[in-house]
Amino acid sequence: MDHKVTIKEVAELAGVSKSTVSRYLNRGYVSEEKRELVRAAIAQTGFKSNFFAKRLKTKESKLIGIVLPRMDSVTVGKLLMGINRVLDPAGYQVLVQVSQLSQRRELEAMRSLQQQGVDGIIVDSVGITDEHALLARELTLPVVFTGQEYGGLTCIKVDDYGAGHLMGAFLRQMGHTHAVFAGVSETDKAVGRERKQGFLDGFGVKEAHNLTDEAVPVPSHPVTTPQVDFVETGFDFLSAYDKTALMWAQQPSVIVGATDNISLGILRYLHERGLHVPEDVSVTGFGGYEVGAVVYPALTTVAFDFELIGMKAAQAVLDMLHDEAVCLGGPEPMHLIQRESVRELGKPFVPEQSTGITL
Amino acid sequence: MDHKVTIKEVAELAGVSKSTVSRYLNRGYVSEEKRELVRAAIAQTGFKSNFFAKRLKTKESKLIGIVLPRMDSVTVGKLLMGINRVLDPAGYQVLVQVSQLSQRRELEAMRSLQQQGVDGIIVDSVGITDEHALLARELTLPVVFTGQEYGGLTCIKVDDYGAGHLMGAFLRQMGHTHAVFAGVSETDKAVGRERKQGFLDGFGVKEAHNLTDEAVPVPSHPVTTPQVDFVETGFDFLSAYDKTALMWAQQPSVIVGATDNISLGILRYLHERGLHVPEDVSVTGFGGYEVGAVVYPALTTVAFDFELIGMKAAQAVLDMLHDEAVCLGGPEPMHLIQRESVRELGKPFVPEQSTGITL
DNA sequence: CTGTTAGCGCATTCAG
DNA sequence: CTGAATGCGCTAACAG
Repeated sequence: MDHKVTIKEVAELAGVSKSTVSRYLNRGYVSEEKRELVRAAIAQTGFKSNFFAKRLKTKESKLIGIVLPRMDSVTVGKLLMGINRVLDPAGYQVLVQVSQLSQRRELEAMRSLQQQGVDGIIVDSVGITDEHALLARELTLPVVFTGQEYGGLTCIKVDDYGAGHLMGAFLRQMGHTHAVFAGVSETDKAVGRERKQGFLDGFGVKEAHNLTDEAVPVPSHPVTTPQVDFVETGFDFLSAYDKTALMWAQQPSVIVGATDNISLGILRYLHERGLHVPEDVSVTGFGGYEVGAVVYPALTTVAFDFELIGMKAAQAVLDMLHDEAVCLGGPEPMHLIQRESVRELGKPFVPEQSTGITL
Repeated sequence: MDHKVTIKEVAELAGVSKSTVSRYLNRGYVSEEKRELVRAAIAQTGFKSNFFAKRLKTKESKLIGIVLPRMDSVTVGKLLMGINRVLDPAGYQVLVQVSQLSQRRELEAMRSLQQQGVDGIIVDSVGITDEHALLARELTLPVVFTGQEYGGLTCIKVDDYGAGHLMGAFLRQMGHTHAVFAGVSETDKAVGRERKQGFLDGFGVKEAHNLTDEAVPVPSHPVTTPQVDFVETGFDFLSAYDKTALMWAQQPSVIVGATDNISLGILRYLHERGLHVPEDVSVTGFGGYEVGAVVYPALTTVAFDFELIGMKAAQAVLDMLHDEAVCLGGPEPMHLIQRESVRELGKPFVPEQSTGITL
């Protein structure tokens, strides 16, 4: 009955040899008439070529391994979407492994993937170490990193520094001089350091004042030269929420969350305290998550196009596979979305008429 | 120089036969001394068994195909998370295909996956048709569906009817008698029909009044017997937002969004109109997305544990693979989260003190 | 316990 | 253009 039809049976049924069928399956060299016979036999038997036998011969798996820090995140989803978008038309499948935000597991996943016979690997890393670099070379496979950067490796990621800079410059232009940057640990090079440093530079400030939970003298007079205070939080909105009191105590004119999630936690805290955004204080984020458009006030943010990043990363592996030069550059996957959470200083505040949803 | 070491070379280096090495790799039957020799040889050569050759022999791919409607969704992410959580320890890998919410592509994906040699398939379907059922049988592979249900197939999904019922009964208990149900198209059996029907039954109402954009007579006197009006929206918050005027025109005491996203769109609209939730009207959702906890008011919702669903679905394929009975049942992946967006009627309204974030 | 012997299903020389 | 022959790297009987 469903006895797994092979190329041999198709050949017999068509009255040709196995090789002819094989040729039919790949690029031609089959006469018109035989071609027709084979097609009929295949249609009749419902033959599907055996994936593993084929791979065993050709040494090509048409499989690309992907290492992801987690799955329940929209940004990761968009990334995967983009990856699929270029891999699928190219006839490649995706083998997914989750590192659970662990650098060690990233390494394990890469090894495991290689053993599964993938043709290339894309790693959305939480932090690239020397070990990563070593392994990437050891694997003798195209490996593309994203999320983080590391010298000498192929890395496709958003421009965290540029994003920070963009936001910093924008806020200065809006008349802000005193910001609190709610960032994450510096162990995260991309978000914790580059994004923050970009912001500082864009805001025109040499360095940030680190704030801890200990009592910090609140400035008794308005800040004149640009100033940025730094408060460290986690990536989740709960930890941001918990630190907002500290941020607010500095009386900044704007609070800059290093991610939209952080900003959402901050917004929630301020709302609970009866503080109004952006009248009492402005708030901005990074990421461009869709929910930023429906909360009130809608969040002003630097949006990243992770789908584009995914596409670029996938294209990069493909290029490496075909020994072509990887082309970095191309359209910038990042732009500022001005919504309602930032007030322009130095003008009387006019409450904007909410104008619907700005995605 | 990475000349792809095979089992044969390991054998030669260890001074044993290929089969001994093979046995070493699989279930034992190797003497202590030879075992040691083989291990040394493997360590020295850095041998990795060839995935495809192995699969070609054993007819087991240790691969499970997953068909997902989309990737950039947290619920889908959680599902995958759960799937991975049981598949990984069992030594299975995941091959992902995206259907882009198209039923036709779901079928294609299933076929493609089978051809890739997967051992089983999990389909997160947007709508199971007769064709799905046929194909599932044709494949002669364990196939588990989720997201939707269909008689005669193995389906693991949340109890949409039960969730609706839970919410309906809860709202009645809170004194509500006039609800607007903001649901999706009935072509979605699970969310569009079951969830809605559950709600109607829980609310104690025979059927809903369908509302269209045409002028609808607004009730001139308070509703006494329980009543539910129905407004159809899409799954995105923008379409929900656009329909909220219509909903509000009915003067319900509560608006029930069929998903949290829908509710978020509604919340935004109401806020823009200066309407207060839950003073002026209550709002609820379904899903339990994390953002529901940070918006204000925080959203009362029926939360689904999609990770658990994923785990159950994966366990089901595994069970089918081992010819064991699939156990449905187990812990209920669903519960009501009471937050701030529902007012108890018949009591004077006391604005709740916001008590932080309730995840 | 171990080596020998056969393929798994396919792509690819190589003669014809 | 086509068929016969040869492995890809590994596992699974089968006799030792």
